[in-house]
Amino acid sequence: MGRRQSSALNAAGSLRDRAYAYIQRRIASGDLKPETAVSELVLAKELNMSRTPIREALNQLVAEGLLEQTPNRGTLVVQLKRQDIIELYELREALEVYAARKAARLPLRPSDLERWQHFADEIVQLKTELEKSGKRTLRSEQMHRFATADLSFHNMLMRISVNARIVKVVNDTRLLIRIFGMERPGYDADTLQNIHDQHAAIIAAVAAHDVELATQLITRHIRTSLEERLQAYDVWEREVSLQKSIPAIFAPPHD
Amino acid sequence: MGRRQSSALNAAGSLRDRAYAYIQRRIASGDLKPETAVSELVLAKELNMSRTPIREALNQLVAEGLLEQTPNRGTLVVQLKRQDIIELYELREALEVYAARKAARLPLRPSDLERWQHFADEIVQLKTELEKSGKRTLRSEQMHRFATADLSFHNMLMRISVNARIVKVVNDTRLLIRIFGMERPGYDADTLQNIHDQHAAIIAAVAAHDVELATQLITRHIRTSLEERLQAYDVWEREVSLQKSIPAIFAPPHD
DNA sequence: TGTCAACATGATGTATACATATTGTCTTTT
DNA sequence: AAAAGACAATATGTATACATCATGTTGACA
Repeated sequence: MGRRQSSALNAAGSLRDRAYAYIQRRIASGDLKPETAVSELVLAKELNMSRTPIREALNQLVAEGLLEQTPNRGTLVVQLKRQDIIELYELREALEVYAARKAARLPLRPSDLERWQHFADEIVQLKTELEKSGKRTLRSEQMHRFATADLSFHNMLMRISVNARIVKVVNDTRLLIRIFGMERPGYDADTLQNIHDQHAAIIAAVAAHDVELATQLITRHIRTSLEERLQAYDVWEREVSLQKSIPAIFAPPHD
Repeated sequence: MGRRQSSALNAAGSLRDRAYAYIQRRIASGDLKPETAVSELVLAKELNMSRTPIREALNQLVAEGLLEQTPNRGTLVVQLKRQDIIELYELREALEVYAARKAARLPLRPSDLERWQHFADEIVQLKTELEKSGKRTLRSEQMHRFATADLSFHNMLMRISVNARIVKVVNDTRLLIRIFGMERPGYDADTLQNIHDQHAAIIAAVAAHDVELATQLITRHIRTSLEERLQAYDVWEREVSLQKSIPAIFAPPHD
């Protein structure tokens, strides 16, 4: 033990990549909560590898903004504050508005348009499912499907405007929001319809080469999304502050 | 030798930071040219440290886009292509336009305005110096001062719009352009005046809260800059292709 | 009982040894 | 002489040992 486990079924190529995927998954799943310290040694033991690949994975996660490091002390999972959420959405707004304007000026390939429309329609399908199920809101697994469809829609917009660097920045931004955004409540049918309508309107404006309309629509879409996130954040923050104050009152002085 | 050199005059804190600064400087100075392979071992010997801090510095530079890595092969200094330059400027345009629009909507503190104006005026001062010197174009050292003043101007715009993340992305982008942008010829008096006028107009528009005018001006400013870079790039590319073809004709078949 | 120094502990930073993969070269073979 | 294969050189990937720093605990002393 200790040596390399020969060459069994190594899903991902390098240990570093495996470590990266593992840690990111732990963070995304909420297993590693914000403000939690992550130790190289502990992770190394968990994954049965040395500190080196762990260390490199952590460095990458720091570069991507998921972790924070204080020299000679420790590595913490970041805790997004209200202002961070605002800044991330502003960054997205700046880039997606630019992409929409550019896309609206470009000739649009029918195949691209078709795929784009498809991503928007998936949301309607979710709504239909929801109504048939008789429930009022989407379950967690369905919310995940929604997130995927939503991501695909926005990614398609970026792909049309063919700028790999912008796509990368937006994706990094979305990753941060997705991981650290507070749990949203499951959407109801009206919300889904609303989002689909916004997406459809954006597609139509871009297809019609109406630059100003597309700008207006995508701006409003993103700002609505921001408002929703902030609302979830405020609810969460209120809960946290309650949890912090109640035990201090009812708990025994010491133990 | 081999052990750590106790604790002499270590300018930067960690070896990793020293390595990072060293490598970046070598790249920025043109010492390490694009497409050049950089070896961990060689750098480690040059800096009299082990491969570990070098490796971490290289990883960071890869994350920032200055280096490219191919697994199990080597690490190369990137070579920006024409499309890369376009994409980088588009990214800047998206973000700076957003920043300008936001800044134009915000109340502007007089002290900020004053500093901003100051950065713009430094360019005029360079022009005055140039005219007094009797030369036609700026020397290399003066071009460096120009670059600093220009950077300060744009940074100020970003600072006013108070979004740390956007500032970071723009700065990373500018770093790439500055390092890998082909050498620009020294500016002449007219060019300096022109740039100053554009900066001054942008300040005025933002100060007057004229969102649309500010948008138009900053857009044009950045696109002009892009055109200039592309022109320099095309000249450089033509030279390179000449240098590649001439020796092949006149050089002896082998040696 | 309060304070402070010594120290145990566990973190990161760095050095180094070893494993493995790739490439160019040199030899061998045809 | 050309092609193929062995092999040296060198690259990165990983493991591990050691150094250093920060912190919380313990225990002696005022």
